[in-house]
Amino acid sequence: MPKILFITTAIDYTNSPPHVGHAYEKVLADVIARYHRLKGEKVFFLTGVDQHGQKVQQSAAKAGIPPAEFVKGITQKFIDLWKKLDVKYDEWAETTSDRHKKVVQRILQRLFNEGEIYKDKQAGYYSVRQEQFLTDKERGADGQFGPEWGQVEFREEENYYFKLSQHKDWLLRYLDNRNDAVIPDFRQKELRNAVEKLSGDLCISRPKSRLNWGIELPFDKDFVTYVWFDALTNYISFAGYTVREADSFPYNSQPQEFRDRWPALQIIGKDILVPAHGIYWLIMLHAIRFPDDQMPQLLVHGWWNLGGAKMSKSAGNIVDPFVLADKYCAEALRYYLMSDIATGQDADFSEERLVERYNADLANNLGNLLNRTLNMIHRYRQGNIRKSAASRKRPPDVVDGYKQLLGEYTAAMAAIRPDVAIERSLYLASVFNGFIEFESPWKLAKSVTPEDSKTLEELLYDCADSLRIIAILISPMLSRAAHGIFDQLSWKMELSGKEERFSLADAEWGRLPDGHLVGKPTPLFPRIET
RNA sequence: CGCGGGGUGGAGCAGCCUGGUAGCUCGUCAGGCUCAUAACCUGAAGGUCGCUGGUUCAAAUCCAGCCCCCGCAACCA
Repeated sequence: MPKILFITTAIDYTNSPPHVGHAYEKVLADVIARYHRLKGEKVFFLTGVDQHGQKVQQSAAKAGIPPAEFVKGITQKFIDLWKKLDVKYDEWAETTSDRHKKVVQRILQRLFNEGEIYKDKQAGYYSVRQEQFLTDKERGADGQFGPEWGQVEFREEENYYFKLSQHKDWLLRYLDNRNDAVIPDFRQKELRNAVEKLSGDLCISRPKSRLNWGIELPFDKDFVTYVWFDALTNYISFAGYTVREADSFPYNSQPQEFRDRWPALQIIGKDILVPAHGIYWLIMLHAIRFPDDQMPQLLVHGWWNLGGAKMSKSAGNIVDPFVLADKYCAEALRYYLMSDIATGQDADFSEERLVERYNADLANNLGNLLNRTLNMIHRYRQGNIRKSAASRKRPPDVVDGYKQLLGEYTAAMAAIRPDVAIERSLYLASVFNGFIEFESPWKLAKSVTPEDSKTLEELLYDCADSLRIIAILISPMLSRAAHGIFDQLSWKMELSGKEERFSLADAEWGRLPDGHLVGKPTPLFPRIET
């Protein structure tokens, strides 16, 4: 039974168009997915959009169009962005789809039948403008609610609640028994601390009078389910999870399709670990009988800040990924997002920095190596490379150190550190740029001795071969660039544009055949002049 | 005593879990090369790794205390 690596991302809220933070998460997921495919593994990559809820309803009303139509427009922007950025997913989650609604409703019905969901009355101060109940935290220094809440009234409202707190002990035990439930480590610690403080149950409904853009509760037509069971459930509903009967669904009776995929590696931002994914989601899964060894692993990434400040809609300092991709190119944006942040940590987003890294690493180092290599092969050998039995001219670094370098690369990818993997890959280019300098092929070309001639051929071969290997290594992060390198090497042309063109198993020296004719050089990464 | 993150040459960062010559990119200075996208290569200057104490043969790394910065309602990765 082939096991499939299942990768999910948070589904994005269709209240406003994507910003660079959305792009980061999806590109990260895409890189992980591509890397595993590069290793020959099967991958199921799910991403999508969260389309229900209060904000969408409000924004749609403001725009004067039905929510379904409003959501369609924003959804398209996300789809367009993933296409532009080469984010290649296997399944697309839209929470308004029938497939999803059905799973959500059946899960709710079952939990209701089992007594895990109950109805209760909430009384308190309610902000009409913000459409939410206020707590003491919202009170100002004078004990009153500030003007930002508008009209505040006392209100009683009935809602449905999920018995969250009764699973608290289970969650603590689970976290104690598994030290990689959340990565990085410090996030698991943070979650553990938060769970300790958990008390009270989870309100999972809204009366339709207040919110109707959502999934109706199967056991009460006057309510829709509020965010949690709707949005979080996407991770299983779009992966083949099935509830055949409303009152019974042991994990083992799940379709093979689902069980081959699950559990997932779930990539989320640091803001939605606590409480949404780390508490609500894990407890929801436990409540519907997912065994402990079938709990997903949560990979929590950091944020791109802007000038040290949080990027947010209200601050108006969001960075538009469409603009960046158009201005520089998708590869430049992907490269920056993957190379200039340590997974899990925050980083500062800066266009200057993007340009700087692109020019230094891609244009000057890698792009230039490709260009000068192909140019010399054409100039000195009419485009043909010669493979000799024993190539002794490779830089010692590469002969002795390649295995280690490849090991560091795979370790970095396994640890989800694309920044390190990229650095290791491009280090090869740097070594060869230095090697070319050291061997001075332009001098060898002028020499008439057979020895120099042979040295030159070996050098040119190894440079071309290094480019082939580098292309494979960077292909998860920079797919288009990797294709560009292969195209210019005129290598595996029959697979041009296809992901199968690259395989980690080919990342070994000497795979280019004797007499191979390489293509003409064209600057792959034109320098960005500012 | 809330929770968590961070403080490393001029700038931005990695390293810390699994102690052992402080690494990367940019910038600066001085050379070199010319195949190449004014790209490339070599060398140099520049850091008592926030502070104090402890453990150790050895601490950026482990432990304790302290100082400073950031995030923790909602929008939001």
